[in-house]
Amino acid sequence: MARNKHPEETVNLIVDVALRLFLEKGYERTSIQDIIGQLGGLSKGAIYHHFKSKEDILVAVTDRMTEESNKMLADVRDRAGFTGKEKLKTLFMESVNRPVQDEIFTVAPDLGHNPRLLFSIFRETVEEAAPDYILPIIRQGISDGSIQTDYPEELAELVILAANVWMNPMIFDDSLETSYRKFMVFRQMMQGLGLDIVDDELMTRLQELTAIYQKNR
Amino acid sequence: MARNKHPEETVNLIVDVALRLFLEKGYERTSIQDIIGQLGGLSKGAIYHHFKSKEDILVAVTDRMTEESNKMLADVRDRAGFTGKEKLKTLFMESVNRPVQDEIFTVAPDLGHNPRLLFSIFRETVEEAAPDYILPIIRQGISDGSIQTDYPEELAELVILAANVWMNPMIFDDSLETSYRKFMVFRQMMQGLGLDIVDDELMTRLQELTAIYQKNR
DNA sequence: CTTTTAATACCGCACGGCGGTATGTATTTT
DNA sequence: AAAATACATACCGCCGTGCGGTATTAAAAG
Repeated sequence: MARNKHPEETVNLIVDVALRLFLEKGYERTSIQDIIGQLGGLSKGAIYHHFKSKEDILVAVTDRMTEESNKMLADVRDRAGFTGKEKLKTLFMESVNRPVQDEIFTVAPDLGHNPRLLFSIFRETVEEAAPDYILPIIRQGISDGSIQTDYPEELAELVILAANVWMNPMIFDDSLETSYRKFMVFRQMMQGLGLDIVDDELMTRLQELTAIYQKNR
Repeated sequence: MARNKHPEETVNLIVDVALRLFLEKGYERTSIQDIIGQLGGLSKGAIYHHFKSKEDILVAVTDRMTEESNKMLADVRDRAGFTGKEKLKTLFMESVNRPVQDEIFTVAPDLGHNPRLLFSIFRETVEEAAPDYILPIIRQGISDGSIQTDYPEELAELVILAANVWMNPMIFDDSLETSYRKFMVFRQMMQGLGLDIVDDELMTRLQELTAIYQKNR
């Protein structure tokens, strides 16, 4: 195959294909050959020119999966004229109101059977989402008086882990009923932590979203 | 090697070796050959006679890792003369008071770099520990009036996940300070859920335990 | 505007090792 | 003595990866 004048396109192509395959068959059961097979003529050498290992591709795939969500998080974090608590609430509302999360949802990935990918997302959540997005919001909430806690870092981690992992329909294959119950417990937990940011409107949307996801199964 | 009249011993040996290697090098970087190498003369045939796959060995290893903990959980669960809430409290106290968790702690495993093993423990927690041990206790608490919730299943899951995963020093490489702060947030969360089962005595022991673990790093 | 040079994008094969299987054999159980 | 069990041995196909080579492009030199 001819050489591409814009190598980033090739990189993107590889990530596209890998993302789809990882979600469909799981990371471990997707071979480099499988990826090559959907690359349209590109070879093994091409892959290992752009990525140093299969693991390296996984990192890129995870970044791709979270980049949209992260953009939204950054946007809310940097908005002016909101208290920390309001931002936290907005953030949950937005994360639930995004248009049925692009292509990813069309395959209804089952991370519950994809250890490597799940682990990768877990890491991302703890090492990036929590400190880079949630924590600053909580800190602001502390200084503007809308949030009270002595442990902002740990609070940030716990909250986003509960939301991104425990309540993630891609990870836990919950029924609609179970999802609703989780939301209720989550709401109570948040209130217990002084964060009454889950209201009825959010609960309703949460259910609608779960229903949509369920249909794609 | 001569045939063993008590094959369970062979099975145990394989699990012993695999457990050690999985903790030391991680599941994925431990090859079947590596295991054979420490079996003292046993061969591949032996392994694949007793286990149908490498994955199958992982399951056995995970069971081994959790069996002691599960025994304790079952014991507390089945005790007479305690309210649900008291049992829950006892359970946390016991889990923290066990003698520096046998051999496992001697290698100070880092599950944060062991995706497969972490995933396996995660599954165990959700699919066995929560429904089989925590849930019955919460149910009892509801009927004896010591615990109030409309969502026992979800509460059980959240509580044990927070304790077994988020606060697990094998998974999160937290400093003593950070661990303490997590405990505080956890305590607050539990109180918010109507479960004030974390008292000062528990907090103290929690810290001592973390300190011991830290030393082994 | 050419020519040279160096860097990059990609090809394709070979290699070591991996998880797994098929088959054989000795020992134990029934 | 037959059947089942507990291993050993030999082997297979594939996988991730490294690498020598080549074509294309961009940058530097003339």
